[in-house]
Amino acid sequence: MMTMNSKQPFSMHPIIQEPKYSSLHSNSEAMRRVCLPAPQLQGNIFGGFDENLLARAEALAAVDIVSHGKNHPFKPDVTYHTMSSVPCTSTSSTVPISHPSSLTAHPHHSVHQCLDGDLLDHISPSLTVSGLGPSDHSMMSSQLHQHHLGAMGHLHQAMGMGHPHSVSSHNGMSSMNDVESDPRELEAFAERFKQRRIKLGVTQADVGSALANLKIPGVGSLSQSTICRFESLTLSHNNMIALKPVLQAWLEEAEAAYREKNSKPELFNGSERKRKRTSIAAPEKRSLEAYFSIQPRPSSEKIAAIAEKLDLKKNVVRVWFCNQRQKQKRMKYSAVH
DNA sequence: ATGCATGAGGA
DNA sequence: CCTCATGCATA
Repeated sequence: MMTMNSKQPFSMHPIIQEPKYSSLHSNSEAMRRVCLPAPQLQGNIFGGFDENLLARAEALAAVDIVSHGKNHPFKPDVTYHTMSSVPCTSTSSTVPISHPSSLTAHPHHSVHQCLDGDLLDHISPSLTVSGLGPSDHSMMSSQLHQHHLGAMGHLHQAMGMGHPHSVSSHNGMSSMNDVESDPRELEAFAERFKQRRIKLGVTQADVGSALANLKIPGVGSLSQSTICRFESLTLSHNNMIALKPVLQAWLEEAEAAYREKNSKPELFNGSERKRKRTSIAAPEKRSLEAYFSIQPRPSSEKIAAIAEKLDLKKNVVRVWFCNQRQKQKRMKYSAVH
């Protein structure tokens, strides 16, 4: 044992990601892409444009700061995670940016503070552009088939699952399954779920831990956070679909048990690890947002530069961008309405 | 309810 | 390094 603290949950069905419909059907994947900022210019000619954008981003953030006249107290983070863990303690002091492997990198760099220049320098487009193509370009096509553990996918795992497109001729068992993923239906279910859960007098955390009692292969407990997000639809479409059957199963059992006034109190361990959460100050957050609006996926170098400029750890900045991208993809607002 | 973080899995 | 599903800590 040792790292058993957090169980290893499951994932969801691979089948739910069908490339068939790409826009009409609230295929969130496709939708998101449309929301991404326009692929900016084609390159050199407008190189200055980038510069302006970034400058504006900073200006925006800066203006805010000055106007308030005192929003730059001290180091915002510093409180990084505790000790025991260890992994990313590359910290700071000297040896800041450690360009991973691309030493060829920048021609004229000085990642120190001329971040303005540096940033723009790398922000070159290189996006395929292709004008107004269909919404799903190439940028993230690869992730369409990411997970495939399908632990809880016992519902469908029987099928040979050769490839997504092998269905069409004579499947005979797919239509009856649950692939009823209308965002509408999900929304309704989430709502119902919440109501009934409350009626049962069960908290989100209770539901989470109770899931383990269902003994569904591959399904363990979930956190209050996840249950909450499910109810508020702040999960990705796929995630929602994966969780629905499980929560539905729980709800049914819970109500059945409720009727027979039986209770199944089952708790599980309580961990005691302390993890410190970095708190990014408002001014810094504003800057990050400004950068994000211009370039949601900054290169490692840019991240380093931004990090230094805002006096945040590089990893913090990187994670912030990841989380920001993820938020952008959450169901509630990216799905068609 | 949400912000920042971790880890698995995939290029 | 990224995306994604999740979770701890916290506002």
